[in-house]
Amino acid sequence: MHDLKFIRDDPQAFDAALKRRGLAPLSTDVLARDAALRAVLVKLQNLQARRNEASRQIGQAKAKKDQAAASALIAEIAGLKDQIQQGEDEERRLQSQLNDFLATIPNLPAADVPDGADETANVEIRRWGEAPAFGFAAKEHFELGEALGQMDFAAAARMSGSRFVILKGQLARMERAIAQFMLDLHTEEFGYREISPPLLVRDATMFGTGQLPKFSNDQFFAGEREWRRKHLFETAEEVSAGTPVGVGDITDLLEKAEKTEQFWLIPTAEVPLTNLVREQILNPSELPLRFTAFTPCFRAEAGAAGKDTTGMMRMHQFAKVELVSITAPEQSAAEHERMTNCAQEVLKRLGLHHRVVVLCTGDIGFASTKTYDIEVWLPGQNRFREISSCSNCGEFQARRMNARFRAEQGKATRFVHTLNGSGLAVGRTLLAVIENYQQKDGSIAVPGPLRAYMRGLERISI
RNA sequence: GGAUGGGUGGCUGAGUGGUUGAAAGCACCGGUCUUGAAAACCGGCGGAGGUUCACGCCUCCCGGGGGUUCGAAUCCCUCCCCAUCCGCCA
Repeated sequence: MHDLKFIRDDPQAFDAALKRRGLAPLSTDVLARDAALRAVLVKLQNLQARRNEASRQIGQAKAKKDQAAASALIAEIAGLKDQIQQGEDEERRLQSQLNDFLATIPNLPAADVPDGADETANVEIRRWGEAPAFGFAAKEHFELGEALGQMDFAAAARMSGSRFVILKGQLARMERAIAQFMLDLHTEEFGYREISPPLLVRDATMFGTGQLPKFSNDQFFAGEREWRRKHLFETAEEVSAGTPVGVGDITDLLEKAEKTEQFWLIPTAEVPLTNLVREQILNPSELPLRFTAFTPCFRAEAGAAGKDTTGMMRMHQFAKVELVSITAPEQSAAEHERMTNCAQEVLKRLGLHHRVVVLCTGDIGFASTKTYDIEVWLPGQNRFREISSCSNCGEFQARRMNARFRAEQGKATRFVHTLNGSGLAVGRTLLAVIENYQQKDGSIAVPGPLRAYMRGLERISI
């Protein structure tokens, strides 16, 4: 959510930043709505002031038993009532329209983000390690996993459809080991606090981090609503065959069902972790706050038809260890670098060749001011693929969540800055380990750091 | 699923129609006192917005929305949220 004052003060800067994202200028539209709202406000407030004053005088007149004066004032106010009502309606309408409009405008890119239209303009800023050299043709992870009998897409499709996978035996264990390894690293060496959060959240929570209102199609939805609606229709059919009930009764039931509890499935633990500070006023001494969580993530992958259709690159459900930092504004840029290094350290310890890329203005996410992607080398695909994305959201999410801190006692509150990053995507890390540690015979060597989490197992084989 | 009780400023918590934006306490800021600190005492201290060169003035905010009224934190309707008890349950 944007600061209206900023747009008012410097509409050119606002439009210029939007343009870097490839968007048309919006300040004229925003400011026109703002001006219309304020015009109504001034008119309304004058009417309200007069009404309030007259009401006070009525109270005084009645106290003095001056009935004539009171009646005259009441008559005057009667004429204002309609105008005030109209003004209030108009204000509400304009205000909510303005808010809705602002809620769909993405964050502005930081000054040091490279310009560009799409991912081809992203800039590699560092690279670590080397691609492994095999004396044989490298296979892709799903070929290896299926041959081992430990990765089953067919069975997953039978029960859940496409974009699901079932891991079995040692691969299932390795997924768990990877998550454990990451959590221990981030909590014990980097000072992140482990959190076990809800996976189902409310609308307001999803709005806070920016998934709503614009990206509801990318999300999964859970609730009693659909089930209950169906159930009620069936009940209605049964009832209509037998004992009659009033049509209104069914309507009432359906209306009630519409309002039953409903939740969104989190697309990333960024949502609950960042919302830990929603509606809070933090003490500056507790900043920065650093949270990590290992959770499943759920994504509809709408609009990804045809992309990464084979293998476990792009699933409806995947595991991820997430990192979130809450900082004072002055700290966020440095924290962003630190967070990216924390994520990168996982790959270093696992000995996985990778590079860090800064996303261009056309490729950064809705809430982000600046994003680093970490891309891991996949020998089977012979290319780098994203395994982590670390973003500094500035105060964009904090405004939506109303997350503040009091910089100095007795002074006004300020919005915190929020950052999030994958530390890392567990499914893709597993995939990367499989491809990078594959052996000629189709077995998988277990990287050193993971062995402790797998009871010393050194190799995964049939 | 059933039954109650609640949602008031940074926190606790009064307040059932007329200078109540809101008592009191805590916290915080300034001052007095003190060698210093603490204690005590005195004073200050919510947010959002509009308007003004400025001092200031005005409006809105007691979970959200709507309504009654000249006037609502206070009455009515509705929605949301929280807590407790019972039932069910990993």
